[in-house]
Amino acid sequence: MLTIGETAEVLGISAHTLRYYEKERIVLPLRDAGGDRRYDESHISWLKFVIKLKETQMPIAAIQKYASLVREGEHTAEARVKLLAEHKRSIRAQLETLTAADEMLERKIAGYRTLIGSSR
Amino acid sequence: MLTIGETAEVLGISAHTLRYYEKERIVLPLRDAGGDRRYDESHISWLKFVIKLKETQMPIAAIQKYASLVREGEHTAEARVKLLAEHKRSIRAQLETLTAADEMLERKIAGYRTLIGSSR
DNA sequence: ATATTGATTAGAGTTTACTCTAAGTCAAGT
DNA sequence: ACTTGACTTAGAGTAAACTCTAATCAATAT
Repeated sequence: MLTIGETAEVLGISAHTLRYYEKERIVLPLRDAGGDRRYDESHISWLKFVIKLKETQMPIAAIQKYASLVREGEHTAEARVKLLAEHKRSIRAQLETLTAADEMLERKIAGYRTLIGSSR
Repeated sequence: MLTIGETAEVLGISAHTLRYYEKERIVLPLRDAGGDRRYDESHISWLKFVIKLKETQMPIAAIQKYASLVREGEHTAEARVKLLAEHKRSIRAQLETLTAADEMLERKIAGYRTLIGSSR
């Protein structure tokens, strides 16, 4: 059971952000006797998942939606898959955009290098 | 020579955004006799390039930096390559993140589908 | 005993990248 | 002559996602 500081450390995000995620109902940690937040293994792995979604440009609003489906229980499985499948399509689109840009930069950089090389 | 509206149309961005890019010195269009902005082929292809950088998460500040190097002339070629090469590394990192997330979602969705399938 | 450390809260402030508003000019069409 | 539509400006407003502040409290360290 980790404190907010330890959790922030482990995940590489700030305690501020963790409180913000709680305010947005993305993660609901436990509380200890003193009223301090406590994050267990399930919170940590959930947050790691959230961070993966974030890293792949899922907006907070969509993560909130997914989190609320998870809280609602088993019967939302279908809706969850729909949401994740749609995000997966967005990831595929991003992959294509990035691959195209990578190739474009490859060519552009090669062109510049020829230019620089020939001027020395 | 396109007007701001035509340019916006062609590029799929708003005229507002084009004025914003000008304010930020990312693109400096010509002006016609009436004082209206005019974009020629070189502006259009530059903006297409800028949009590619944007789509791959290059911040406006970095695009500004690159644009200023381009305006400074030939002798900044080395600095430009450095900037582009660094962005290329960022694209590679994004590709890895996205690929990992794609696989993770593939597994997660497969798991959910088994769950839903077995409950019907 | 006091000082530091790390936590708490509500709410304000920041950054990025637009996005829009208001007030106005100008050319073309009816 | 009038309306329409596209353009002009400076500057205000917005949305997303944090990020920080101030005041406070509780447990440890010296």
